[in-house]
Amino acid sequence: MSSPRVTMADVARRCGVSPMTVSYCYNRPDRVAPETLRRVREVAAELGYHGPDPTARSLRRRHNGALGVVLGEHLAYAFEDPQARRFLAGVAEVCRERGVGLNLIPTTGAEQDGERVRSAAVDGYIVWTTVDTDPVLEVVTGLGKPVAIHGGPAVPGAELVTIDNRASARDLAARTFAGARRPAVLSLPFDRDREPRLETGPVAEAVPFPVTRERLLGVYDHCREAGLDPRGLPVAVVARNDRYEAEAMADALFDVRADAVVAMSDQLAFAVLDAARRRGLSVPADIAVAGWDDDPDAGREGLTTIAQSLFDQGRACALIALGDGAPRREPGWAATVRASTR
Amino acid sequence: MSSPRVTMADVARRCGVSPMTVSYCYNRPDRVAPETLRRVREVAAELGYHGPDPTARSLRRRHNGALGVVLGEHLAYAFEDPQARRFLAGVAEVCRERGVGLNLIPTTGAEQDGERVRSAAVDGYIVWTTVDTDPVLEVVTGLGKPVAIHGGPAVPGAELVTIDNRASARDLAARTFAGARRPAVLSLPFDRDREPRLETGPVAEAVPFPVTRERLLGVYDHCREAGLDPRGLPVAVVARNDRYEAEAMADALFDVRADAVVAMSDQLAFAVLDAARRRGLSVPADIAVAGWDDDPDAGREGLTTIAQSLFDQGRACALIALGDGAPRREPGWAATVRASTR
DNA sequence: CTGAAAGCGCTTACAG
DNA sequence: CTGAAAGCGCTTACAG
Repeated sequence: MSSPRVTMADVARRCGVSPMTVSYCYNRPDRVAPETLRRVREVAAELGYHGPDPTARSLRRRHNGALGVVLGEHLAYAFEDPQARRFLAGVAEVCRERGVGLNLIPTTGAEQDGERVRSAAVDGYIVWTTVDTDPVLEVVTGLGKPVAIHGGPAVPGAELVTIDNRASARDLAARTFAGARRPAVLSLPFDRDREPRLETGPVAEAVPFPVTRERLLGVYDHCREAGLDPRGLPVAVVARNDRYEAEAMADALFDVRADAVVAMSDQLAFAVLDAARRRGLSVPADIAVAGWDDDPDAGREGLTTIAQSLFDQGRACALIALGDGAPRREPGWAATVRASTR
Repeated sequence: MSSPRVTMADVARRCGVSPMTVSYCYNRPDRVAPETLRRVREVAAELGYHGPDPTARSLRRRHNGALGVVLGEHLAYAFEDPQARRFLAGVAEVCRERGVGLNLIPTTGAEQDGERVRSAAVDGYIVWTTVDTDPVLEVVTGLGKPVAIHGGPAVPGAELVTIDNRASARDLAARTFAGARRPAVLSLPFDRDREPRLETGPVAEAVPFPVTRERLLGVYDHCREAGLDPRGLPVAVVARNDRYEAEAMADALFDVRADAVVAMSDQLAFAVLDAARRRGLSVPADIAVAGWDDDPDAGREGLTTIAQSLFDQGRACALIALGDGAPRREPGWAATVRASTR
């Protein structure tokens, strides 16, 4: 299977030309005499030379033609999450357009995360889903390569791509809590521990996942404006953004008699709808619910939700990580109002 | 953001040691005097040196510490498909264990596919979902690097990882078609065109996607044994392995009065169940149906299915692509019989 | 249209 | 415990 490596020099020697002429045959075929080109290609095929070694080329050219996506979770999780998939699809589209590779770098808070990030042969990084204190952030921003961070946190040396989660949460809470007596939140994980639990008015500022934190802050903003004390707000926290896994925490909210739930994603909102269905409750009369992302299923389920394009945000992150210096503006969001809120 | 690059030589000079001593500090810290190690680290931090350049290291060591996954479809599709996700999760697990990177290389039959595969800085390849005639197969097997192909085709220079799709299809058809008067197949795509259509007894040997072909052959095997003429068998072909997109083709089978459907994946089987539900038909009395993969939802839906572990197959492919020479045996499958067949 | 030369940044087996 | 030297395979601006 692995034959002795054939190099450009071998081809050159056999052709009686210099290595650089062979190099030109691959990189600037237009600058080479047609006959030379033909001979070189012929000899290359004969010798089993498959073109310039990508690593040597990268070293010489000082760029890798690849982009690294740092995933703040197990790869399997990233693939399970519908929004992560949309985001990654957007990244991949840009990679295709620009002919660059896509390197996945899952991290889990382990010791070697930094080393794995550092030693990836990439020209720029995208960071998806991380916590404020992630040591990987310092590593990735210290490499002298462009970095895009999705969702947060904002750190020096990286460009942030995110909607205004706080403002969208405030908007959504206003719609969802209208006419409710017992509002509640079904929250994405607070931190990497991913411990499912039911809290009451947790301190939002202390939540390490930026997206979760901002959305919680936005909900609290609304509460204060509406004269509700956030300190009494039931907040159920799930371990994962998964419709079925979230059922237990949705149940927990029904157990405390919630009649309006801001869920931090459509998946979590679906879990609330599922739980309501099982209990024979009607939506939104008995329970109002809303989510984020306007998932394809949200239409089918009649779910009110904050629409945003994770795909476009993936594209934006990829362009940043590729060093595209175009001026950018904050991604937009809009409430899509359906039948799940009053 | 991008400071002038600091090299190992810079650190060495500033420390008054040779570059190789600095190299040893990163690669064999145990062989360096503690005081030297401390100084080198101090100076490195001071200068903003972040450790050996990965590309230069790869060139010198002659391996990349990364593995390429060639996807025979758009990246977004790969992420949408539950089985692709399981497979990739298995690949990723091995990558984590071995500390190697994971390179995604989507291909779509375009001209530049070969070049993109060839120029990936990886030590081995995994090929997921391709057709017999894919030119990428020749490229990837000619590189002198280990190659694992999932599903098929079997080609020289690559190791094949797949269940015996034909045998499993024969088994499943026997279970599903028992007692039926109008058996039918809901098929995965035949080729990259991914044209949805309804055929009657198509020539199985001519189907370019190996998995589809083998499963169709297996169904035909059963038909012949049961005295059914495969040439009369309705075979609806979907464009994508997607539950909702497949509804139209599921409907097409109901329109030709099918009362037993071998669906080539659980997703497609779910589409049949959905269609039956919409028509108020009962399963399996009015329509028997079965699929492949034993998706987590298959239990919920009471679906008879061929169970196989795509996760383990992902692991196996990764080990092959990493050059692990352990002897391998064909992955196993087993029919999980539930209420959807008679 | 083609070549001589320098160098991308590192690692390794060996000697001391 | 540390260093001199060779070399991984290629590309580039320049000269001819």
